[in-house]
Amino acid sequence: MEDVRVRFAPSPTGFLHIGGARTALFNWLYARHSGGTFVLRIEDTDAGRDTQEAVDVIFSGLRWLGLDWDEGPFAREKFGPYFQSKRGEIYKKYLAKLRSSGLVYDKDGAIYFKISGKPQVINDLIRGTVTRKEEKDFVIFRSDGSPVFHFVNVVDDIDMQITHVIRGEDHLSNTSKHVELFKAFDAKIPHFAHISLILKEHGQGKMSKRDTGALVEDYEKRKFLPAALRNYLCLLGWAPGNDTEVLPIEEIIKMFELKDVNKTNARFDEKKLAHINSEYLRSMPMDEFCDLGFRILLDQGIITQATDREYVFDILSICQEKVRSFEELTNFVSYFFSEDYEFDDVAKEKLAKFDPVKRINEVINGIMDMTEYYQEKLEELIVSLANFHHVKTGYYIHTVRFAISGRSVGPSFYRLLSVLGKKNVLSRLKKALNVFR
RNA sequence: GCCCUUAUCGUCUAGCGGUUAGGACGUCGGAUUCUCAUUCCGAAAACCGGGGUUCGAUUCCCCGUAGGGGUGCCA
Repeated sequence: MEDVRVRFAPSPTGFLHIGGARTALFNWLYARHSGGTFVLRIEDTDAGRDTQEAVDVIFSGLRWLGLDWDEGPFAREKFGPYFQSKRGEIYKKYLAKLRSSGLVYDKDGAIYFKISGKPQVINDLIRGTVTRKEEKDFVIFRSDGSPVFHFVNVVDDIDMQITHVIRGEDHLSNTSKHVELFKAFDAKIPHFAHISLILKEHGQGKMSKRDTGALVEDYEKRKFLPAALRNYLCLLGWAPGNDTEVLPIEEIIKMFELKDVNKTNARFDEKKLAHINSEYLRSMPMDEFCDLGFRILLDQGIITQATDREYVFDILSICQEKVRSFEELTNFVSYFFSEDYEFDDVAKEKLAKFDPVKRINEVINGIMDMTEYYQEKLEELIVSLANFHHVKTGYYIHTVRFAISGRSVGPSFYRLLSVLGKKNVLSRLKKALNVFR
């Protein structure tokens, strides 16, 4: 069996689109599944808009998603260079071949390829047999001398010995052009696999750069877990077939087959992504969660290098089971690091019936009398207060939570008190008394 | 317009001639919990329409319809 060689060949437009990321992912999955080679090639033939930053966006997006390439920039360079802008000599050589076969001609300064006029059969691993006939000759070199996508794409696939062309369905119609070129070069035609497109979540058409959430960098900025996004992307057009959805990439690699990829377009569903992301977050080892969380809080300026690391880790460790995304982490823990937290009016209203001033004073006295301050003792205190005054523990819990955090939701109550510390809790409780006056 | 292509709950999907059409997200109930989040039960929710083929079509074929893509000296 031939060695599988696939490639991701993005054009550096300044963005890594979510659809492009999925194309890269499916190439990568297939390469890893088959033990083949994943090549990264940069199609920067449109000199006007290609920049170094635009190329970097592609590299960083792929790296963030964990899609490592075996061949290409920063990797093995067996058939390099991997930037089309640097492959001019190769294209000239291939053009000469077509010239000598009499398959090209010049017109208006551009170079045209002569089509055969015959229908081309495309054997697509996902879509089956597709037949299409080209109607007119097409340009392969512009009048400014630069080569056109269809030409360089095919030349490079031949030159880099690509065996499987896995790309978006938007290229399906173009494929008849490409097959004509492969034949003109008397080259072996690779297997094709055209993946359906990702449609925008709301409205018509495929997702475009302008749509919110269309760019990989958006998810990185919003602190999604790359493994979660990757898992979600796998599920757009492919399914394990056993009713599991959240599963390690190694499992997906084992199961991934091109023939199982769906033919229908998929609509992006951020809610489902959020769900998968939260599952990854919850099942993450706690030290890893704390580590990542620490860095995010640092990034956001919520803490500084001077902040007690152990305190931060204590906070994060009691929040892991509650927080649904790193995006909301900052807001979720901000009051731990500031005495100036806001008091939520709605939450305050609801506490009125608990006689909050009385409850707070009782707890203050109770805590001041404590010789040892830790979770179990705190629980004993609250339970005994509740019993003594014949009210539910909730009277104290809700009131105190609000007093020390300004809100009605947060981590498990006794853990919260314990992490915040005796001194801090007491001063917050005293301050909160004013809120109810 | 022409060409290519697709069609199962709102969304992602399983199904590959005979099923009570399964799962997940979301939604709505209920239970558990100190709040929230989990977790656990439960509910509503789909085979685009019309013709064939067949004993029997969600499944195969044809025609519509709707969606997507292409139709550049963009990629």
